[in-house]
Amino acid sequence: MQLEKLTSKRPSEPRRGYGDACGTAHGLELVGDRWALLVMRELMLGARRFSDLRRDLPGISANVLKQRLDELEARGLLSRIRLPPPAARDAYQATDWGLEIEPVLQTLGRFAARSPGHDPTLPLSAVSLMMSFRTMIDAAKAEEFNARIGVLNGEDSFVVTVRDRKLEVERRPVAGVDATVAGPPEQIAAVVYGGAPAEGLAFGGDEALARRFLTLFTLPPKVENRG
Amino acid sequence: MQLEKLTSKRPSEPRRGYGDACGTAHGLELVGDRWALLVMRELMLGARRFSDLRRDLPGISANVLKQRLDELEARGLLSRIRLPPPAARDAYQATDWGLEIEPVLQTLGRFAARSPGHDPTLPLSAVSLMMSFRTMIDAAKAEEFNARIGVLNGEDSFVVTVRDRKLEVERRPVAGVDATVAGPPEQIAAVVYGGAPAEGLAFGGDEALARRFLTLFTLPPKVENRG
DNA sequence: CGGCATCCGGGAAGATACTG
DNA sequence: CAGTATCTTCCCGGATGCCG
Repeated sequence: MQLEKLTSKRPSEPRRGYGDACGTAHGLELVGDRWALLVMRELMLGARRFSDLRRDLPGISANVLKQRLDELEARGLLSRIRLPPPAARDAYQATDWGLEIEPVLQTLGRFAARSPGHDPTLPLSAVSLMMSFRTMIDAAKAEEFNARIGVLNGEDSFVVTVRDRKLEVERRPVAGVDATVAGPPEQIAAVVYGGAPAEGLAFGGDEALARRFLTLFTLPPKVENRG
Repeated sequence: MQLEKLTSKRPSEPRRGYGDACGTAHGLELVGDRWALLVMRELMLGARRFSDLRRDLPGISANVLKQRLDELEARGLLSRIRLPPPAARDAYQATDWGLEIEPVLQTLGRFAARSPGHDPTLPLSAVSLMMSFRTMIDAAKAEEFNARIGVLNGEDSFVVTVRDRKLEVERRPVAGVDATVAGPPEQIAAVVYGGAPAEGLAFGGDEALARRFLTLFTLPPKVENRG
């Protein structure tokens, strides 16, 4: 019977919402789709191009990425921008409101870091490493540490400023820093969080300072096997 | 050709993980499935039975609920318990670690409360209302407020204690409270967050106190239409 | 009747190949 | 490089039925 199903949007709507006035439920409608939160994560330190996102989100397919970007744009969490003329290509950037998702990333990451099932040997994007620094900075250990460290991950470079027990990250060329550390994100993470020897990393400037920087972070304790 | 697909777990694994060492990504593997976070929300104030969850999660189907419960149990976020003999039936309760998901619910809810697309007229579970109290308590407004309020939502009853600008919630029969307020969660929310008149609610004990209690909460401001 | 197990249809996610 | 087109696989949601 009913032929009237072509233009009807209803059949796709029941999938969408939770029909729940709770703010958390609405949050899931905004960023609860698969990959959505990780796309937002990659935008936390500045605009990124389509290919950047594909590279740093291991396993996402082009059509799903496009779909997430369109949805997140429609919901107001990111906007499409045109990069300055030299490289006239589109990029995606979090809106002011979109940037406010960061505490969600942090609390979720902190919660999951306690999981016995967490596998730290998987690939790690440069942004993820920087975000983990922001999340896991140990105020006690950073007490007497004031410095500006450059971090180089392949093509990505960041400047991390630690001052007054707080940590800031900027995505920009390394300049005016006290020391630098270079290496793949996975390897730096292995040193910082896994206690691996720092010998595989490349240092510049005040090497002792850079090595000390790598000790400022503490993971929350794992849950015991019977929680 | 390949008949060997029965015991193979490979076809379901690529869907599962994100192949990403980032804690946030692992968090999504833990609670990123549809409904999972809302199931955890319903357990934040104590154990619940299968039918309770079905009732308070509008629209979830029995098989999906069962699947989520099994997965969350396997991941260590909740455990199955047997209720005391009088009502010898199973119930589900968050583990100690599972309870730590609350900050994620709060930050996500606070983020989403700023969304222009949030519809506060949808159904609201009793637990959601209590969680919103915990999240949206306004320290400034609660400055001089110290009291114990009973909240009755149909079959559910809670005791909310406000002291020293902090708020605690217990799921238990109303006893030893200074005042009570009764009504459907949606209606209480409309009064607290929507400025609706409190005339539809039923009060007990010190009514003025209960009415003042309903003014202690503040939603974050909405984002403007162009963020 | 509450707590599930099973079957089915539709739609979202994933892989691959192709195009401007 | 930034998508689009197509096809396959899998998950979600609804209905039904078993079973204590």
